[in-house]
Amino acid sequence: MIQLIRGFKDILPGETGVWQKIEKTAVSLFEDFGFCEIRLPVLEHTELFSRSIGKDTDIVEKEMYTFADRKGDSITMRPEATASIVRAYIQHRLYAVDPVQKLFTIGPMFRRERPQKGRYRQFYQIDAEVLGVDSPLVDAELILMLAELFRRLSVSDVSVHLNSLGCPKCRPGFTRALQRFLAKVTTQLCADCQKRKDKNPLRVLDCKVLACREAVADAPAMADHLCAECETHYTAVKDSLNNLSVKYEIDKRLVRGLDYYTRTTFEIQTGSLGAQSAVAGGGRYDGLIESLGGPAQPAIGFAIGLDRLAEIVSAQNKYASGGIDIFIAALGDKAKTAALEWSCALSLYGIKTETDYSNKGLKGLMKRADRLGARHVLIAGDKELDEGVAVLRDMSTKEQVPVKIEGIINNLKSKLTAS
RNA sequence: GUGGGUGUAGCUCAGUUGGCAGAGCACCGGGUUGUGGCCCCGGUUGUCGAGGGUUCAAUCCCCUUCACUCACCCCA
Repeated sequence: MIQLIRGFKDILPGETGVWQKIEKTAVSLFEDFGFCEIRLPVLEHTELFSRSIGKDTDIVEKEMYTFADRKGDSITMRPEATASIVRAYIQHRLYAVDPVQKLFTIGPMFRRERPQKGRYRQFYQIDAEVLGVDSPLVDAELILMLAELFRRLSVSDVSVHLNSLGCPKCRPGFTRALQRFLAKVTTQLCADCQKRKDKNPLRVLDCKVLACREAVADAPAMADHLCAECETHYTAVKDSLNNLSVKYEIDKRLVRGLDYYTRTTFEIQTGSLGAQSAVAGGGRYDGLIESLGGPAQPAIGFAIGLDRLAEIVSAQNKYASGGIDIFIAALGDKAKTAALEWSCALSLYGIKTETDYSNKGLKGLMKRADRLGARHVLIAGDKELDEGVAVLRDMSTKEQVPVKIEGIINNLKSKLTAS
């Protein structure tokens, strides 16, 4: 048997209802906030990601699906969406029409990690970005919109975590201060953190090893080393969130794994996904557009882990498919021919209809109708065809009424829409 | 990439100190010659994850491998 690739998965008929519900809710919410959909390719030049996400990040270093195409160009299956959105913004000069672009996209991303609960090699993200606005007010608006999505999906076990990562002006100073501190406690750090403290010292802050957590308990925090502009910006974000009654937690250790992030950083965390606590994450990336060759425009965005969200939503409540309106139980060849015609006519009219062309007896047909969740069953056999009257059964009340076969579609329409 | 746990019917899982492969649910049929759910009766379903080894005999023991899973790591 040929099986699917490790870390990939099928989303089966019973699960797609939840996915559709989430996507619908997100799209309608985002559109109400003025976002437009953008659809992007899954393959990009490798350079787009190494230059945006950062050469030394784990994603670029060891997780990307990168290969040479037939011409020898190095191409990569996108590990995230922001880089492609920025690329499109620059390439199509969307900023020339209006520097402010509010965009969202939904689709699969690819990272070759070890599969685990809530972590797949092909996973889906709902991604929203605001390009061209540096006001902290838009940061608050974006976080409110994200929190509202979770509220509309009745997901309660989540919290917003907030931090500021500073900017190229103040971060180097902080990094040096942090490294000075880490040098003092270096013997207490785990092996991974020994490496991190030189390469990416910020990451030491969110190490899960207990000894490391204790060692860095008194470490300097970025929030205390912000330059005046970043400080003002961060304060304004927090004030705005308070004004909007968005609940959040200050998380001085919140750090991002992608190099392009600046200033406002946030994550939606949940306790119901095992070790994968982040259901959504994002933040500002004020320097990215310019560094990829575009205009000097700031930006902020977030990505939601759709697989993870779907897992939470389906665990918390059920969006069961609602059954069908009518099942046509046709007995005999003549009746089945008629059933085909009726079934199509009703489906085209917007009534959820199903029938069965196999040679089952009435009992078997009734069982199938029951399994499909049919609210009504139309029984038509040779007897009914001869008499010109079929039988319509209401499955919950067991009530059966005659329906004239002449003009049966209209007869059924009025009977079904009346009840 | 590293470590632990698990792979037996469509699903959830028993089981054999090595000797014919099990249950519940589901499915199919009958009880009801043309009426579903509940009940009763009967039936179908297996490369015991894959490959190799030990043995008269392996689903069971040994080795290898693959997958799933949890954690590390990473992140959405």
